[in-house]
Amino acid sequence: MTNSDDAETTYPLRAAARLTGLSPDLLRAWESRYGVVKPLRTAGGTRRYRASELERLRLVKAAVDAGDRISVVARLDPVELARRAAGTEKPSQAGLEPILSALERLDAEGAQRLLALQLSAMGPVSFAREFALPLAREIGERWATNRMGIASEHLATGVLRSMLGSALTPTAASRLGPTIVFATSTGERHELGLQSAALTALGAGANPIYLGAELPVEDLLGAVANTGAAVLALSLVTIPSGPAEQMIAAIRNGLPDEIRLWIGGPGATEIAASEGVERFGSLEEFERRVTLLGFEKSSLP
Amino acid sequence: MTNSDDAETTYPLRAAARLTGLSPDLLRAWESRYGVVKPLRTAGGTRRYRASELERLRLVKAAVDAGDRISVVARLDPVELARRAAGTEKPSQAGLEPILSALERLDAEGAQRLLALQLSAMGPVSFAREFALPLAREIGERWATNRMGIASEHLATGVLRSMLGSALTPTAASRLGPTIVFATSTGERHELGLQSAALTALGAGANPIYLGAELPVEDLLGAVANTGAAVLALSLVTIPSGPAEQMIAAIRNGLPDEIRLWIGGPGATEIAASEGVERFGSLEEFERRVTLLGFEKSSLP
DNA sequence: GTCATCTTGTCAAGATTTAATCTTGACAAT
DNA sequence: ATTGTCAAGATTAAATCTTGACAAGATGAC
Repeated sequence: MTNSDDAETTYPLRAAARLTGLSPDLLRAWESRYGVVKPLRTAGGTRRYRASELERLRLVKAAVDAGDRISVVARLDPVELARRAAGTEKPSQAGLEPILSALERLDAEGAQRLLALQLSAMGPVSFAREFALPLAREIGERWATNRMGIASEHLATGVLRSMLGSALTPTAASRLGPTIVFATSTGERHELGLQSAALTALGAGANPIYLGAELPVEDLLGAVANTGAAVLALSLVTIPSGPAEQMIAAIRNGLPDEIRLWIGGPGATEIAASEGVERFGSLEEFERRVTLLGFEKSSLP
Repeated sequence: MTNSDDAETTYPLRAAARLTGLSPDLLRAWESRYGVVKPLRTAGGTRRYRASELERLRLVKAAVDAGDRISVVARLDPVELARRAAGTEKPSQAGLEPILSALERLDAEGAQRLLALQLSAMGPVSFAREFALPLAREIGERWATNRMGIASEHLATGVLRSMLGSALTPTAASRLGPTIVFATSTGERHELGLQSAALTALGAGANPIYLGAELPVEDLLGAVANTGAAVLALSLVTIPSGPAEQMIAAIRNGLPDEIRLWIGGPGATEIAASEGVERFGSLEEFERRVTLLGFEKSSLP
């Protein structure tokens, strides 16, 4: 009932300007000088942009931002246009750049749109592993070298955490698999890798219980007991290996023997091996281990 | 400071209608028949409502909703009016219990399922305001009295943060609204209220940029400048009011005059009023303010 | 290399259109 | 009698229109 007429919804100039990021003046200039788009006109003569034209304008802007000249790009057909805009618009396998640029501009809507596109294309598990984590790494690097502000980093962290968190919804079926509790201990605030691991576990048929960052040791042990988990998985990123080893020893000590303790993350390979603790250098390795677990524990308490 | 002219900001009829929940026709009828308010007029004769008049209209409406007759209530002074209006509060929410119990059992799947159900039933904005926040409050209380473990609190925080974060996806249309940057400053780690506020803003037609918790002042200012935001919205929960006031002063000082600074959260009402800073005691108040923002112009000619 | 020319984004002025608002008066349901 | 809503026709305020100009950078000729 919204629009039963054949009238598709159109947008006035000011809406087109805000939606494309181009100024009203520029929209008019591009139209009259280069014929980039040809919006409908009302009886009185004011412009009305169709959604398709807004999309085209976005592409043209992307191409121009990428260095093309408006006089050249203006007449291109959508296919060629998309190709030229690819540098700035389309997330390909190597397409971290457009997202990084949106983040730098603090363009929340743009960044989320690109990330969502990627997520839907790759599926949550590979998205986490092959896209979110490299993205986080790149952001960290740029931040460390002052090429990106911490505001961009916060925006990215929040968006990624939400997207991965939503994907982490356990299904009824996943309850059938072995339960794994995911957390980091006090002092360890990096969550992204932990979320990726939990997602990987979910994809491998386990039943992840994601408790997030900075849980005191005592509560960690209590949580494992309460849930009847078979495994406690921790992530190490920032904690120095000395304190980390102490913490792990304390946990192992308080944990019943039959419950496994797994350590992942960049810091995992730097701590010393010890009895009853398994360390993982990559998510692929972790994934194989989870799959194994499913076969090991055919009978649960 | 915000408006160097001495003219207070006023609002056109449609803004008054939306903010009070009264129809434009009714506003005119009440004015001409009972003189409930007497808005300013432009040179051309159109009405311009002052904030004080909007407040009065809200009270009058509350009194009428409570059963009083408009012809009687119309002339009352604010004090008596407030007394009469005080009969209309909304019912409380049930249905927290099952979720609390799932959280206590660390039943991630059950808790998420119940929450998702609630979210889909209420929609994101009221879910945040009328469900997630009360839930968080209850959890905090139980944790403080040792009736709930911190693991449950973490689980809940993570799930809620993801759910609200996903709902916080800006749409293309939201870009049309005024841009508001949401963040907390260093030391303030509570995010839930801030997310709820951002969701409220999104629902009220603004374009929220959610930067999350603990952003240093300097980066906050940079972010506002980069995004061309009209407003910087901060949340205060745990920071003592002394340091908070210093922090706010520092931010206000570094912020251009034309950019508004809004403070919300439980701590907002405890800090001293100061030039160029607006404080909000509730999300409803915040929502009204956001809606106003869309209508604001400097003032009368 | 230098200088004229082209390209491109922005601005201003004055006319016009669209979207809101105005008043008045009517009408139906308490 | 009170009260909310609606319609008609006039008016105002805010957007948008076109045209033309201008400046900063890019391009190209010499």
